[in-house]
Amino acid sequence: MASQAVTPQSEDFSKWYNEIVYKAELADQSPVRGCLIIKPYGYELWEAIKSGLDRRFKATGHQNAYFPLFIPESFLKREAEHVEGFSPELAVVTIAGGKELEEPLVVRPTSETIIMDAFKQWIQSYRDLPLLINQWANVVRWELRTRPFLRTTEFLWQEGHTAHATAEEAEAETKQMLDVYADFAINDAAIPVIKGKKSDREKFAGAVHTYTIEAMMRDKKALQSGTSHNLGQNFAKAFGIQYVDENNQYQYVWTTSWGLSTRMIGAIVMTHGDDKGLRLPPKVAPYQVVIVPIYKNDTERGAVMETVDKISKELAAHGIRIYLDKRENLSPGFKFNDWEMRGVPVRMEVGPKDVEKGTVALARRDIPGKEGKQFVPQENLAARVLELLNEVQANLLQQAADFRDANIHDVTSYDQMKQVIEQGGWARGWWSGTGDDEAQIKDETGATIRCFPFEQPSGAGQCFFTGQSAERIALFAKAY
RNA sequence: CGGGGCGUAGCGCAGUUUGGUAGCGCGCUUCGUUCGGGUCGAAGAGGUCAUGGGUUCAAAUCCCGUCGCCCCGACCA
Repeated sequence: MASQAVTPQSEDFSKWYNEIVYKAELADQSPVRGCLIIKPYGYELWEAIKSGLDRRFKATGHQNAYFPLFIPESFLKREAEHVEGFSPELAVVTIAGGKELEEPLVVRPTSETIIMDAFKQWIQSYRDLPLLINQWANVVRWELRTRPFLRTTEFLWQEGHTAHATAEEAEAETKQMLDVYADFAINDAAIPVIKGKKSDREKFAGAVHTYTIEAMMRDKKALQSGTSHNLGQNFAKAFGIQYVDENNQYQYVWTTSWGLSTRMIGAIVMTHGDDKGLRLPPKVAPYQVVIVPIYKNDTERGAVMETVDKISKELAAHGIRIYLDKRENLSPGFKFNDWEMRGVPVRMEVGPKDVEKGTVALARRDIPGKEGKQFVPQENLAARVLELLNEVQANLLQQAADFRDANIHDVTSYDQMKQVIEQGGWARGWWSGTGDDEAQIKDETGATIRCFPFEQPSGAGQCFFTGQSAERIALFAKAY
């Protein structure tokens, strides 16, 4: 059972985060270092994320498939940058069935290589393109330092892999899938992400370029919440994926890949959570409404439960995800706190007074205390609840957007930039520096380029770092 | 891999300085009570004190070793 209060965010954000993860019963520690046991409540949240994304993938023409967990070591080595990027964090199986393997098998850190090998078989003609595949899977990266959901040795994700006839189509796909992620993040997870392009230093190993959605957590650190890569012909050439075009000429395909992981759960926790616990956006909340019945004796209990039954059926019929907290041994007050910890968007109280007056009490998680509580008639309750859920969803997004906007600052000099970063904000400024300049800034301030936002001012400006003329602005921040 | 901390009941901890056969709070079980913001009471169950060795009449406690975990940094979805 979830329980007592949590360390305030202002006191120790990192401690707050860890406590929320365990107290809201999203996850448990695992016996294996860096891994995570995802508990039912956390997994239901993941399932909501999955279904929100999967629906969008299908709507844009993608199909799911599944590729092996084990990848021949030699596959990883075919794309130079790719192997260089991933080799330090690979888990490799060298013994199986009691015998040393002829070729070690890598536990997939990502599946570009094994999927490209399959694509090579599947693609013969331009008629086979575009090939639009997605996979829901677990992957393993032996990270030095792990944090629940944000960075774990094993994590769950989806990885999309597509092949196209032209560079333009591949680029359109890369952008489209970033839009899909942003649409999901903003409209379902209520996280106001910023779309942009990664700097060369931060792009995916093996990609021509990488697009990202970046979110601001409540400690003002940035979290890369989803990425979409244009792989150009890098993998096509490494794996020899060619098709015959309309003129009977061999051409290499253009590929993309894009992924979003259980890290999104961490993003939701850190974007919306407060000192009372989790706050879940209704669209992804495992339970949208928790019903707490209130009574002091069997007579009241009978009447209250009868009303609760009737209401439950009505809400369920309208597709509202409800949970009836029937626990007999706990007081209503305890339950209120318990469900606030777990972030349920709306709490419904049904007591003797409600039975008498034909009302129920509705309390919204996004507005604390009495302010957020109201008594409403039982008539048309489902409609009222749906409306309230929408309000909560919109308000969480609004609060997060306001917070983010208040903490992004335009800078015109390095001194100013340092000051902004020191205060925990994000710095936005004209940039014409090199990768080495970026490295120096990271060294001196801890901040990195999160992205070059798609939304750019027109014209040009002066780079805050080099003083040279610059054509684009960059967003700098400390990141997870 | 560097720095710091910690391994004692399911969880959080005290006990270690000064050796004497293990305790507190929460949770759990049963009964009663209460129930519109973390009810209250009674009775219970539950521990190879991380691990291996050593010292001692006697070790959670002292000595030597090992393992694990957490936090902070460098690497990363």
